[in-house]
Amino acid sequence: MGLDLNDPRPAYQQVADDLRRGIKGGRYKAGDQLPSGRELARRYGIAPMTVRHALDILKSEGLIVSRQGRAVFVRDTASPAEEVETSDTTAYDAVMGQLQAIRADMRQIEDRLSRLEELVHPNTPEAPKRAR
Amino acid sequence: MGLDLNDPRPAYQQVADDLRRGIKGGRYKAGDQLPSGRELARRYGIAPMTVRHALDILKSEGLIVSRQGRAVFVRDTASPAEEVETSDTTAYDAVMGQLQAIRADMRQIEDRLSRLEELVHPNTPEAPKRAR
DNA sequence: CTGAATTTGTACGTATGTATC
DNA sequence: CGATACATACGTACAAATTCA
Repeated sequence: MGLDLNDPRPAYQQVADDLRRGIKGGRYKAGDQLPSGRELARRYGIAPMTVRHALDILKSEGLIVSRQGRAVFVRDTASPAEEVETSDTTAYDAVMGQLQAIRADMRQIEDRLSRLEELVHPNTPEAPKRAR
Repeated sequence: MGLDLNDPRPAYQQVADDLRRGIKGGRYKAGDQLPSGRELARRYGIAPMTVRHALDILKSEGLIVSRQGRAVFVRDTASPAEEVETSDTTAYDAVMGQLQAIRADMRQIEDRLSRLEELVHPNTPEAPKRAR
C-alpha cells in the first residue's frame, strides 16, 4: 500500500522498485496490464505525476510499454538472467548475460524490420545475409 | 531559441533533439557544462519542468550527467574524466556502462520501429492479451 | 564557519490533448 | 458520444548539494 516513510530514497524510486519486484517476481506477468495510474497513485498514496515518473523509469528499462488510451503492459521480454549472488556470479557471466539479451533483442528488431521492408518493397531478390 | 510550432512532436522531444544535435555536432563538447535549467527554459520559451524532462532523456541515453548543485555536463566518448580517484570506475563498470548505452540506443530504435509499424498496420499492440 | 545564492532533484496540483473502448 | 486512461505542459514549493563571499 503506502510507502516506507523511513526509506530515505525518493518515492518514485520506491514505487519503481516495488513494481519491478512485482514484475520480476511474477506478480505481474508478460502481457498483463498494470493498474491504472490513478489506481496506483491511490494505492501508494502519492500524486499521479509521481507514479508517472516511476513508470517512466520502468519504461526506460524496457520492462513495460504503455499504450495511450489503453493501459500499461508488462513487456514480453526474454526471461531475465537469474540473479545469483556474488559468490558464483562472475563479472564475466554478468557481461555475457547482457550480451545475450542484447542479441536476442536485436534478432527481434531485425525480424520486425524485415517484415516492414517486405511491405515497402515487396520484391527483394536476395535475402539479406544475417549472421546467426 | 524558440521551438518550431509546426513540428507536431512534443516540446520535450524537440528540446532533447536540439541538445543532442548540439552535443553530437560539437556545439557542446565533452566535459562542457550545459546552460542551467532556467536558462534553457528561457531560451526555448518553455517551462523548467519540460526542460527537465528533455534532460532526463539525454541522461538515460548516457549523453550527459548532472551534478546536484553544480550543473549538467556533457559526458560522451570514453572520457570518464573527472573523479576517477576512488578507483570505483573499474573495467567492469566501464563495460557495463557501454552495454547500458547500447540498450538505450536499441530502445530508441524500437520506439521508431513501433511508430512505423503503427503507420503501416494500425492497431497491433505488442501484447493485447485480454486480462482474464 | 556561516550563510546566501545558484543549481539540480523531488513532489504536488492542475489543465488540456489524444487515443481507445 | 461519453467514459476511461495515458501524454504533454505549466506552475509552484521545497529539499539537497555546491560554491563563494
